[in-house]
Order: sequence, then structure tokens, then C-alpha cells
Amino acid sequence: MKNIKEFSEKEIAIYEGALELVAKYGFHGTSMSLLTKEAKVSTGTVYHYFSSKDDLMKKMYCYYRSKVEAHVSSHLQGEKEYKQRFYSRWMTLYLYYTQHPKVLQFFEQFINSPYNQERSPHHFTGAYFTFLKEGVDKKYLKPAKPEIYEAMYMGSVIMASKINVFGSILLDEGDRELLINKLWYGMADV
Amino acid sequence: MKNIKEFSEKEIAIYEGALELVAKYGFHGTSMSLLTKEAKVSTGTVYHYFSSKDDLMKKMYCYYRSKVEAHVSSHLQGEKEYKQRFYSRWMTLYLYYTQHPKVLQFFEQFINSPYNQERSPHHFTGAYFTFLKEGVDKKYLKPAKPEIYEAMYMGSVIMASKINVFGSILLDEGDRELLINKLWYGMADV
Amino acid sequence: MKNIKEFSEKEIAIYEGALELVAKYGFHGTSMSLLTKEAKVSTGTVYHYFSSKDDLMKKMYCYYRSKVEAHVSSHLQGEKEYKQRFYSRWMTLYLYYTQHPKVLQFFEQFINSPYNQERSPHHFTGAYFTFLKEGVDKKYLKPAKPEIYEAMYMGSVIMASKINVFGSILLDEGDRELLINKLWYGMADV
Amino acid sequence: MKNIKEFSEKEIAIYEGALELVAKYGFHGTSMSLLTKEAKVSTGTVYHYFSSKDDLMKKMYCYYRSKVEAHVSSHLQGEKEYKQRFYSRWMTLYLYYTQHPKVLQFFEQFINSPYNQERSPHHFTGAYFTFLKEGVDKKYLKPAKPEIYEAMYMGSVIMASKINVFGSILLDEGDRELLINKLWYGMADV
DNA sequence: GATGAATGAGCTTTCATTCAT
DNA sequence: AATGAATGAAAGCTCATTCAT
Repeated sequence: MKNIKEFSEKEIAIYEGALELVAKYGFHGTSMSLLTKEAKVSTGTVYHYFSSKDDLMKKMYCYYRSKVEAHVSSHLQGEKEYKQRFYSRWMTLYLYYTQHPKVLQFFEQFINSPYNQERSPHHFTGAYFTFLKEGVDKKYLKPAKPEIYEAMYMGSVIMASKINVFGSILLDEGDRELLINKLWYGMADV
Repeated sequence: MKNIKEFSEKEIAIYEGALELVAKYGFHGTSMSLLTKEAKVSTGTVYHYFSSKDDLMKKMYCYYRSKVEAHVSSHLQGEKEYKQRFYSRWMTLYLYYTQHPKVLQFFEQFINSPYNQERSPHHFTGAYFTFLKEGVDKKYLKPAKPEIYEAMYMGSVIMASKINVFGSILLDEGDRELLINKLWYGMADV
Repeated sequence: MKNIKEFSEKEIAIYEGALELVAKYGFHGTSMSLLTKEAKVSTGTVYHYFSSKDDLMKKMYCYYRSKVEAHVSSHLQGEKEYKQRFYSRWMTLYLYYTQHPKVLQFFEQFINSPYNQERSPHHFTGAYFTFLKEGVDKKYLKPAKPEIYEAMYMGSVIMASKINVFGSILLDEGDRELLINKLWYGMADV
Repeated sequence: MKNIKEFSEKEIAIYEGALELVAKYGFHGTSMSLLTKEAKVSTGTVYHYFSSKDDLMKKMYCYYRSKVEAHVSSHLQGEKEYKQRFYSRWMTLYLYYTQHPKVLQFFEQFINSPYNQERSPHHFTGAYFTFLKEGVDKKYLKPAKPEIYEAMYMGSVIMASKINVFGSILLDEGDRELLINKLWYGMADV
């Protein structure tokens, strides 16, 4: 896996500038000229690292997804119990999104746009699906197609994050635990 | 509420053409010039009915939301039991989205774009939220902030639809009922 | 054949502006922004009639070639003798080029550029080649591949025009007749 | 005259890369960035040897013209008769161009572009014009302005080469001799 | 109501050139 | 001498919008 340290200063400045702008103005509203001002690089530099605006957006999606994946992974270290991991995965992602709302907004825009050529239904089709499938295979979760759990688990974490980020209401620690509990209660093979 | 019959042929042609294009090319890729070709109307006609592209997109969102709301409402007629409505609302929306994937794609793009100025976290903040709040108030659902249920209910129906539309897997009738059952099991005050 | 009257005012303004600029600054130096100023039309108008700069240049080549062809044709009316036509064709083209040096310069640049995708070696591969082939077939010219005559005839008319246009010397009426005489003397089957 | 041995490896690589690209893509299409890839040198290296793209093109024209001039000269050694030289000059240039079509294409593009600031009508205004003038002065050719002969001689050799290079037809040894014969017949003071 | 040619600001991208290494 | 990342002016082109018909 590509190490984050491999990115040059300029590349990171571009990614960070673009994140700011896409969250604020959307893909359409993020013009190259705005980006060069925000990231404080020249047009030529953007095109030195990326072959087109599309290419930038696709690589940017990979960049932030790697970051979030690394973040979630590092928060799961040492947890062995499935139920504990079920809580942690949900909560870590939720907290990341609510603390980094621009990443969430970027992901949501990307996933629902024509940039998403693999047509993934959400941001973490890999690791999270595997985790839920493991739950079914090892009988922590009641027998069912893992996609059913994927819809419930990913749907709720993303929607809860969006309610927090977009809306006015804030779910406190207790609310969040309640939600995961209900999910677990509905899904687990007690 | 504006009756669907009030729309002129041209207006509908514009909405339908735009739906096609937004699903295929996104907001960015849906230019007015492409739209006039797709809808077989002149530029002038579009600007006769809509004051700008923004105006078109916002009215188009209302148009399709009204259609879906009317569709859902008509499927709930005569159902009195909360649990029955809990099933029907979820299922009807799911079936509508999987049968009209372009509407889903349009809604998702709209909600996550800067066009969504009210910053709604999903497509049916009104009726569906009210329905879930009613469940809490009337104690059909365990006591909790209705937003918790909103995240679980709306998150799962949208995510399940997207898994069907974007992905390769198809949830059959049994799968769908299983999913709603798990939701109900997690949320209901049995 | 497309009648010149079918071209709109704007199209002609574009062709005339482009001719001016290509003659002065070459293809590379003829930017769209210069062209819109010269032709007094907007960028959009250029792209309304032509799909790209390449497309404009190709259509422009056809436009001026048609004009020159029509000019030459109209000067040959009523001439029956091959030798007389041999003189007239050469002279009419020479006079046209020296009186419209920008057309000559445009043609020469076009023919030698990658725009010339049919890889014609000169501007009038059709009518002039046919005329020389007729000369061989009907034995007005000594038996030989018509391409030999094409090289001599077209080469000399274009080079003579260029010597006049680019250089400082002017060939007078007598000089021109001398040249055609020598050509005829070399080529004709006396 | 600058000896070819004085050019460094890099300079030659640049000239050869540029020849390839100009023949393929024209002046416009030959960007410095393409050139550095083709010639396998860095941008800095190009700007070490040439002060600008214009400078490169002008020096490149001199470079290849020197090569062709040297080639033609070496083929004329020992020939004393005017008629023999008349044949050899034409034939040698023709053979060089048909064997090095990219040089011909480069010359033609250069001559007809704004790079040609001296506005030479063809590639060898020096030596070839002098040779034809000598023919008139020494009465090998009929009395006439040497420009008349220049148009016929240079026009035919360049056009014949272009017919071969661009077109499908190949003139064989006999055809070529026929052509020069006709030229000579038209021009010479028998 | 309906048309589509015309507009021009602003878009994405290119490219000759510089300069620190 | 040689490199190539960085620059930014300017290129080709798009596109929301206007308006005379």
C-alpha cells in the first residue's frame, strides 16, 4: 500500500485545497483557477501531477479513502471480540466523519457522481463488507446475505454522520451507543 | 401542492431529458445544450419555463419528490397498523428506487450537491421523519431521539437500493423482508 | 457543388479574418482570440459553425479552393484548343495567386501541414491532373506518365507565383508567356 | 561553414527528434515537451543549446540545409559539362528528398511558415539560383530572366518529390530522366 | 409560446520557458 | 553540462444565458 509520506508537498496542498473547495462549492464549482489559488500552486503544477481534473478527483478519492482506512485500522488494534469490533468500526467511522465533515461531503459527492466508475454504493466496499461477511460466516450475525447487513450498517453510519454534519442535531455518546445497540440487537445471533 | 396535470408537455420532456442526462453524466455533465437535444426543445423553451439551470434543477427535484411521495402515499392507503406501515413505507420506497434507478441517482446527486441549500441529509426529511417521530411518541418504537431511527431507517432503505442499483446483487422478496424485520426488531418496543 | 451564396455572413467573416491572419502569422500564430477580433464575431459563433480550429481550417481550405476553381473555370469558357487552354490554365492560376497572395500562402501552409490528411502534393489535384492526362491521352503532349507533366506544370505555376509573392522580382506579361512557352515546348507533341 | 562534426550528440538528438515530430505533427504539434521525450533529453538541455523554440527551428533549418547542400556538392565533383550538372543537380536533390521525406516535409513547412523571415520561395535560393544564372550568362540556356528557370527547375524537382512522397505513384529512373529531358529541352539554347 | 443564432465570461488545459539542484 | 519540477500567460473550447424573429 502506498505510504502517505510518498506524496510531495505540492500534491498534498492540492488535495487539501480541493477538499476545501469541493465541500464548499461541489465538483462543478471547484474550478482549476480557484484550486490554484486555494492550494497556492500554479496551473502547470496541478497538471504535472494529474493528467486532468478527472484524474485529480479520482486520485483524491483514493488518497482520502486510504487516510480513513488507515485511521480506522489503527483504532481497531488489539480488539479481538467481534461485538467490540462491531462497535468500534461503526463508532470510529462516525467520529471521523463528524470531525472531518469535508471528507464525508467529498466522499458522498464522489460516490454519487459519474466519477465513481466502479459504481460502489458506498465508501468502504472492501474492508467493511469483509468484516460483515466474517460475522455471518462465523455465526456472530444471524444467517443472511451479507449485503443485508451492509445496507443496515453502512447506511446507518453514513446517514447518522450526515444528519450530524448537514443537520442541526448532534447525537451524543449515549445516542450513538443506543443506535449501535439497536443495530447489533437486530443483526446479532445472540 | 401542485398537481402533476398542471405541467405542460414541454416541461415534462425537459424533466425527463434532464433525468436521463443527470443519471448518465452528472450535474456537471448535463449542459443546457445537451439537454435541448435530449428533450428535443429549444434553448428558449427551457428558459421560458425555468429562469436558470439552478432553478430547473431545484424544480426538478420537487417534481420527482412529489411523484415519489404520491406513489408512496397511494400504497399506504387503508393501512392502519404502525408495524404494517413501517414495512410498507420501507418496501414501497425501495421498490420505487430499484425500478427507477435514475430517480435515485438524481436524488443522491442533488442531496450531496450545493443545490441542496437546506442541507437535508436525505430525500424525505418531511414525511418519513414525522412517521418515525410518531412511532416514538406513540411508543411503537423504544424511546430514543427520532434521528436515531431516521439514520437506521432511511440509511438502510437508500443503501439497500444503491446496492441493488449500482452493484450486481439483487435482494429478493425474502431478503427485503428479513432486512425490515431486523430493523423492526432493533427499533420496536415489543 | 456547394454554392457560395449558401454561406452565412458570419461564416464568410470568419474565413476572411482567418485568411488574413494565417497569411500574416501562420497557423500557430492564428489564435482563436485574434480571429474573433479580426472577424468581429464571438468565440461562440466560431464554434457554432465549426467544431474545432482544425475543422475551421479544413473547411476554409475547401472554401477557398472552390472559389479559385470557380474562378479558373469561368476564365476557360469558350476555349477549345488544348494549347490555348494550356496557356489559360497556367496564366489564370498564376494571376489569381499573385493578385491574392494570402490565398497562395494559406494553400501552401495547408498543403504542407498535418491538416492535409489526404496528402495532396498541391492545391488542385483534381481538375489540373485530369487536364494534363487528357493532353497525354489525346496526344497533345508527348507520351509519358501524367505525373511528370503535373510536376512540371503545377510546380512551375506555384513556384513562379511564390517567387513573385515572396520575392522582390516581378515577372511581366512577356516573362510569363516565355515560361509557358518553354513548358509547352518541353511537353508538347509538336 | 560549420562542420557537422562540431555538433554535440545532444544537439543532433534534438535535431533528429524534432525532424521526426515536425514531419508527423507539424510545427504547431511539435511541443517542447514532446520533443524532450522524442529526443530523450531534458528541457534544460534544449535551452542550453537553443535560446528558444524559434532559435531551434531556425538552426535546425540551417543544419539540414547544410547536410543537403554537402550531399549535392559531393555528387557534383568532377562534372564539368553544364548539361551534366543540370541533370545531376536535379536528380541528386530529387533522390535525396524521396529518400529523406521528413527533410522535405520539414523544409516545405519551414519555407511556408512565418519562420521563413527572408521569405525565400524555396529551399536553395543560393546555389541553385546561381547555377541557373550561370547557365543564362554563359548561354547554355536561352536568354531569359533566371527566375523563369528557377520556377521551372526548382518547382519541378520539389513537386516531383512531393508527388512521390505524398502520393502513391513512384517515378522510376526512366521517368525521372524523361522529366529532366523535357525541362532541358524547354530551357536549353541548343 | 417557441426558436436557435449569437454572446462572452470563464472553463480546462497546454506549452514555452526558468531555475534550483 | 544536465536535470525536471515549477511557472503562469495564453491557448482552444464550453456553456449558461439572451434576444430578434
